[in-house]
Amino acid sequence: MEYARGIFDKLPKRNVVTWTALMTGYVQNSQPELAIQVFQELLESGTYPTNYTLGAILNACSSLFSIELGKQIHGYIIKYQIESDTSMGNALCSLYSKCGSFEFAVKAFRRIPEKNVISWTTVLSACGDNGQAETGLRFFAEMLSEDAKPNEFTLTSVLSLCCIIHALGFGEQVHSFSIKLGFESNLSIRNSIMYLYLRSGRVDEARRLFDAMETITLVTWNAMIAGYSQMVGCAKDDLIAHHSGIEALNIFLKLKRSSMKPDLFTFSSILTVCSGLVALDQGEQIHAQTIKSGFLSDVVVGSALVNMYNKCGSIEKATKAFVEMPTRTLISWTSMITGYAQHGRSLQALQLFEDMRLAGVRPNKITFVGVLSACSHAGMVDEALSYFEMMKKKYKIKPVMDHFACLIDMFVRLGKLQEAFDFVKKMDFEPNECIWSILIAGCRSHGNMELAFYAAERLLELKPKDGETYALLLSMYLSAGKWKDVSNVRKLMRDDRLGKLRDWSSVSIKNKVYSFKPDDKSHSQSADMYKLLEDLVEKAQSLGYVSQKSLEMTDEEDKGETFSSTVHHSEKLGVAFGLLNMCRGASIRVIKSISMCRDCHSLIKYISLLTGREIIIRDSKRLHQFNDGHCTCGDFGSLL
DNA sequence: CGCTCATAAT
Repeated sequence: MEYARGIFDKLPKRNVVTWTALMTGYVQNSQPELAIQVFQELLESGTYPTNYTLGAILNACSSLFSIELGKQIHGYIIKYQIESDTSMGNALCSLYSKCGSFEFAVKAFRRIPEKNVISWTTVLSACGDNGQAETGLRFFAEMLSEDAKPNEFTLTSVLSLCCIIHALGFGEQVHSFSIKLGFESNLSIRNSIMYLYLRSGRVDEARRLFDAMETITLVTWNAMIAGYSQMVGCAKDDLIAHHSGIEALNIFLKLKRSSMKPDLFTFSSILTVCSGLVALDQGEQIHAQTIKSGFLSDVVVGSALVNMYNKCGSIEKATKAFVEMPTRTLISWTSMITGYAQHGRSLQALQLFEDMRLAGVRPNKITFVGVLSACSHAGMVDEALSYFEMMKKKYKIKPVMDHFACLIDMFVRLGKLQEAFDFVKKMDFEPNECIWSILIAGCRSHGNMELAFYAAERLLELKPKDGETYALLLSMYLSAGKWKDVSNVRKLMRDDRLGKLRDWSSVSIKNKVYSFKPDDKSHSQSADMYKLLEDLVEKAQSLGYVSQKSLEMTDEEDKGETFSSTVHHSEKLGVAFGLLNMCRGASIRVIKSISMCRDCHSLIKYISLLTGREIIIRDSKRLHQFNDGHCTCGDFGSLL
């Protein structure tokens, strides 16, 4: 571009084409500010812009998210009377969409007298970018009814809309339609179809398409990895989620063995997979690869890395990665603030929040979930309430259930049960399962069973759908000896055909993942593991550990009201395996499918003290980080 | 010229 500018400056005469060429060059080289500068010079020189010139400047506005300047350009377009030009309309529609003004984008589209296929594609992707997938599908139907012929861009765009709302049926119709139009072997469309199947949970079909593709692009690999990575977060079953993560890692390894090189999309997805699997070893290896390939400087990859270290319980490494980021976005800050909050480092979380505001980054509601949970963890009532006010008044953010959950959790931790219940009454919407569960767990911890029973009844009125909620209720009624309620809850669980809660844990060491079931004896080292546990329990008892008979939550059968016959829940076996197989001093990371029970939580605190090891367990609710006999969860939350 | 598929935080 320097050369181009040099030549431009030496030109004795310039016309609008010269100016436009320079501007287009700046836009293409991601220097939109300079393009805008050139545009100002052009206007000052008295030259009339053409629709090409204005198209280039609208692009610059898009990449700067500058809707003000965009509207100004829109003014010129009207002034020069080229508003009815199709390209201008397309560019305006695209600009408004990228700047988040969906209504303006649609208006710009509607004003195009002669819509071409690009106009339709632009408005479809505008719908996708602005969370209006259903509207997008209606636009597509309208397009077909007007006999406009979609091209490959249009079809991939429609398929991505189907992805967002999991409209598999619609997507399949689009697929057969695209075959009719002769796009059967089109790579982009095949990638989109494959991704749609993955996102809709049809893994086998997706896999079949993937295996049948004779040419594969990096987008294909990335779509596959991203598809599995997303399943880690939304699969119904934890075991499926876990397998999806492992599968994503396998595909990543295959990609590495192929001749293609991973890019920023690959790295951000695969780092997220490591977060989900609490796979620190793999995560660190990938960290090294992002450095070598130069993609670490990308802000999305950097944020994914920070998040990975946070989720793996390595707060120091997360901090280092965060500090070393060349640029940070709202998401980077939020991720780090939440990381500190989850690790019980409330003051650091709040300090970082202030740094973020000083840096001029505007927090959103997720940031405030992190801030409020930091306050809650440290019992900082005044601060929490003042941040809550700040959120509503200064940032005009409407509180959502998660914010109330943090505040209620805070009162509950402090034993201020009445305040907690008062707060629930003050909320302007109905409390959900999560709120009642927090209250129940809190009331139990503070021995106020009357309030606990009250909350339990409210919870049951909501007809919860997940097994863990019922397990919490069952555990409470059982230990209180309320047999009538016990059989009622059991009946509800049967009626709703809630599957058994499957307790399993996994530990990942180097490149392998090992899983454990309760009382698992199938491992080659089982004997050593049980011996070690027995030994640790004995030593813990001498330090004051009292084994609490835990209830067998995974067992639905009415064998009277049995207390646990299980000796070892899965995470104990995972910890024992880690102790036996990981090098001295290395932290042990376990991932557990359901909430930890009180007994295991208590024992593992002792184990961390006895062995001097850091033990990190991520259960279905939160991250527990055990060090020297303490856990970062503050012994609170819904332990079964 | 303008349009597509794949990425990060609760």
